[in-house]
Amino acid sequence: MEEQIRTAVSEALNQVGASGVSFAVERPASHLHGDYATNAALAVAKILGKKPHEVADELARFLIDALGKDIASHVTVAGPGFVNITLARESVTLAVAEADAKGEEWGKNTAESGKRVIVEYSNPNAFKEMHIGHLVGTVVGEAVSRLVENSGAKVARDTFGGDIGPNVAKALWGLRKAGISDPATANELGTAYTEGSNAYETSPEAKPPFAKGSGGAREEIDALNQAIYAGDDRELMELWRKGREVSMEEFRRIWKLLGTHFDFEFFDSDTTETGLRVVHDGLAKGIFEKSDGAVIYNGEKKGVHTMVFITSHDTPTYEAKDIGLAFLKEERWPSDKIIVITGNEQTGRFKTVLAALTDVAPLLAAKTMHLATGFLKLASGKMSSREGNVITAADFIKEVISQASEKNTDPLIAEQVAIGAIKYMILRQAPGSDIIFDAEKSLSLDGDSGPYLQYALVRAKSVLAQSKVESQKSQVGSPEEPYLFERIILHFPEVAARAARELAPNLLVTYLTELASEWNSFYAKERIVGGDHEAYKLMLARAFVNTMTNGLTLLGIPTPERM
RNA sequence: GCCCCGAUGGUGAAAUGGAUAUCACGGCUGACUUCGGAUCAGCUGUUCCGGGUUCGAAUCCUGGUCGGGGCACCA
Repeated sequence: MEEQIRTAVSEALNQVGASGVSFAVERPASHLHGDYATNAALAVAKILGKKPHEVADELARFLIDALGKDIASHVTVAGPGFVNITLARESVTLAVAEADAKGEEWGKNTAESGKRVIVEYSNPNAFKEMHIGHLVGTVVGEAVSRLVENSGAKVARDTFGGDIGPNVAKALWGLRKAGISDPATANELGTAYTEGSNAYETSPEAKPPFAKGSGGAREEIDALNQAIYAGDDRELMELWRKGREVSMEEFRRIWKLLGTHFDFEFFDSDTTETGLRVVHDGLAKGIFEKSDGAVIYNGEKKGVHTMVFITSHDTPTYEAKDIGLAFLKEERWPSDKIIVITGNEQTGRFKTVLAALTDVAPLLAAKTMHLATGFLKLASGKMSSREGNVITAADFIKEVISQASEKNTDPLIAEQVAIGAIKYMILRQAPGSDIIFDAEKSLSLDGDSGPYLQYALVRAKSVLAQSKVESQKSQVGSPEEPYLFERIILHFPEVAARAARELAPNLLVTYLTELASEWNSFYAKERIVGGDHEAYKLMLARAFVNTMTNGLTLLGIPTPERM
């Protein structure tokens, strides 16, 4: 529909002698202004040297002819020179009928058809627990992946976790200290990591002037770190391998709970070799520099931070591993676009890596884009973070499920509602800004929330089930004026396409919330089964169910059958 | 010190340079108890401050103020 109007406006612009000017076709701020609006007259008025209103009047006349009475019931000029288009009853009916008929296909578009896109997100580190920060990335990553798929692209999901480096050495040190050779739970690993980390902090500096004999935990851990890179100590490597698998099992459990999965699970250890090689090559070409024995990328000239890529001990930092990862991805799954989703605290670091990658492999860098997510902060309440105590993703989800259980005795539905509540709170706002998860309000499952959308859907489904029992189907035809929510439904494909294009799931969330609200308003005022225009209203209910189901599914929010 | 990001009702957020700045929570008032009340209707505003660009600025530029994050051998 939008496409049709865009074409018509474009032709109208040709008629007034201003072809090829960019303009917008959008949903007006208020539905009272119509179903579509264009600022084309404002955009070209200056070029033509005319007043916006004059141009708008001309455009409006052309549009009325081009679209015809069947599509646009009226075209008006308003405000500073907007051309507003109100769709005809038949046109709205046609669009809603399409929403009904297309089922699962309703809302798909072809903007990225034939493209291959690889999306990286979640990125938890082995030997550590997944915390609520990873939760945000995981939820956003899955939604973005689905949106891009909805635009016709073939998507691969990958996650990149640290399984090597000082943090791992700390965990292994802790395990050995506790005498654990066969770790079985993620909790054991977490405790071991905390032990190791504390021991590292409190132990004396590596080379204190008065150190005699006992090197302390710090030296032991540093030695372990080197040993893992070397990989010669068979017993150590066995413990490392086992620990990593325990971590991954736990991650997979949480990913499944959140409705996501990965086609590729990459590890630091997979990328060190390539990372080292590429950076060394780059050093020879003058892309990287030596400084105090380390290999650095000097970001000054590009206005990014200078960072170390290879330490003076010749071990790669995260930055070098990221370079290696870029090559690894390309080798394993060649793509047209690479999307990397991380917390916004990594934005600066990512800029340096991308700048370096641009010098090393320009084509690879050119198709890479970074999406930053915000922090998830918990508002006051029993789940607020205590001093130095990070909340794990698993505990958080468990707590929300337990609260959802108060209203839902069925554990499966409690889980669907809880996951919906969490995802909604994360996705409702633009990625990048911090998220306040208020334990009190959000979990009350009320108002502006995932469960509100789920509930609207459940009630609509219930109406349809009811209609099968006692439908009279005596009333035919449709009311003269379309209901407001009908006019919202027809914008669904455009919203989904834009959300994918801008990597902004929040646009879809806002849209669905508005749709649910209008549906509830309709539901409260109008009788469907046994009311006027019953057959038409049932068709509307099916169109609503399809739109809400497909919309929630695109966000990765579960759609319960009952609540 | 340098760099990046942000600032919108009491609270949390929306808004491609466009129209009377949208939505929810909380609070207050009311409806209805049905095709599922996890519902609906109504009320509740100096877009941080100053200057600029523009027919038009929450949005762009500029100077402040406040907050968050990042700044080489950690990830």
